[in-house]
Amino acid sequence: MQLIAHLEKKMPQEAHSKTLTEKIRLGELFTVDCPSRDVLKHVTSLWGVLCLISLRDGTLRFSELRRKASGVSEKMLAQTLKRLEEDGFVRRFSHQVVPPYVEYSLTLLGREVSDQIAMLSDWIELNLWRVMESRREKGVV
Amino acid sequence: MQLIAHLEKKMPQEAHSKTLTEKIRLGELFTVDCPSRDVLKHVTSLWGVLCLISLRDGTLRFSELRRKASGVSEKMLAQTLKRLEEDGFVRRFSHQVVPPYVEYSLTLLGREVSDQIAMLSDWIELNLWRVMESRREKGVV
DNA sequence: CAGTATCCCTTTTGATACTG
DNA sequence: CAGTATCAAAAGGGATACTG
Repeated sequence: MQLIAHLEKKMPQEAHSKTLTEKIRLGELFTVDCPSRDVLKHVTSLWGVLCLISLRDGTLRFSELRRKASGVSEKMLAQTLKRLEEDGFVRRFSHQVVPPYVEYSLTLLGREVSDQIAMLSDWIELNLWRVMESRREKGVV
Repeated sequence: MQLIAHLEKKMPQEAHSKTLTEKIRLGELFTVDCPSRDVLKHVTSLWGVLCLISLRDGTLRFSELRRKASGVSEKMLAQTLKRLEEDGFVRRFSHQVVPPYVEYSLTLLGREVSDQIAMLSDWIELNLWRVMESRREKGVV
């Protein structure tokens, strides 16, 4: 489970009572430093999910994505797309014209994660009533 | 896509220039208010993933979970477990003894969602090298 | 159009101390 | 042991203005 290893990055290290190596020695941390967690964050973040799913239907321009992922700010959309592009999930193609014309589409890798994301979100939507039922039982608003 | 609708909750409403209804009228927001997004957040959050996956092997006590999900603070673990319990993913059983003895396990619903989470995280770990390769190409640290 | 830069507020998270 | 309460730090996210 490499994923767990990335916790290392999430741990405040200076202010901690035990040192990092001590924690590793104690078996409290896995030793492989691994960015799985970042990838998970990128693809399961609010706008990450929306971008990946919106792009499943085909290529979209920046402004088209903005409209599809209703409510996203330019800043967040740009940031999200940059991350997804760095991770190799999204392909960015800029036609070198004025005014700018930039297209975004899923790569093969992006298509694959978006399959996973779609499966998870589909499961959630399909089973949401069971969750809501549980919440009602427990008196959660 | 009900999931998208929940963006409504994510939008700061007081400080916004447009009112919420205006945004809806403009088609900038979907109208169905739906908590799918919360569920997604709960199950894909840092400690959410770790709890769900740790509990796949069987019942665990609070302190055992703390050790398994290395680095989690008591506060975060308690909060995560409470959410997962409310959502019906986790079952909490408190033996009424002193000192306290509380066990956590997955419900059927929790087992199902943890299958999805495991598939996603497995995909990520398996394909992480492809992501890293993409990052190296683009000069990302 | 497709962004970037800045400022500022909100939410999340962690460390610490305390309780039944 | 299994939490809760409190405070402080950090991250997330939006509005606005600006650029090529």
